[in-house]
Amino acid sequence: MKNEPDDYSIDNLKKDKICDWYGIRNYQVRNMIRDEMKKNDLAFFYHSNCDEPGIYGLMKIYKESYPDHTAFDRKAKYYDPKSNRDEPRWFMVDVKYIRHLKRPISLNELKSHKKLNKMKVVQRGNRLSITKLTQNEWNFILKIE
DNA sequence: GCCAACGTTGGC
DNA sequence: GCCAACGTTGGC
Repeated sequence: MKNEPDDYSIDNLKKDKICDWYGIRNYQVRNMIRDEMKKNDLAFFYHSNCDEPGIYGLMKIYKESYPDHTAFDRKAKYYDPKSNRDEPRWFMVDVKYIRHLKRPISLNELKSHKKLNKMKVVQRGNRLSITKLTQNEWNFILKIE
C-alpha cells in the first residue's frame, strides 16, 4: 500500500498505531479493498514520490471496508459530489502498525531481484496505490530485509 | 520539474 | 461505444 511519506509515513503510523486509509479514488483499488481485503490481512507500507521510494514497514488490516466519509465533505481534498451516504462510491479500511522493516528495501533493490520481477510495484507505468503480491514474493522480501 | 503512462471524462 | 483531451501518479 503506497503513500507519500510527506503526507503520511510509516513513522506517523507507528505513532498513531491505527489509521484510516482514506482517499482512494480509483475503481480497481476500491474494488480490491471493498471486496477482497479481510481483517488481519498483511500489507507492506510503501513510500512513493520521495527520495528513496520503497518498502518501509509492515501493517495489517484492522477494520474491513466502510464508506470513505471524506468523499462527503465538500471542503475535503477528496470530496466527490457523486458519492453520498445512501450510495457511497468510495471505501476505506483501517490499518494497524506492526513494525518497520529491519531495513527499508528500495524500489531499486526490488527491481534487482529476479524473483520479484512480476510484482506490480516494480512494473513500469503501474499507478495503482494498492497492489497485490504473491505469498512467495511476500516471503522473499521478509527473508532479505 | 519533466514526462511517460495510465485512468477518466465527455462530445459525438 | 469510440477516442481525443485532460488530469494524475510517481520515478527520475
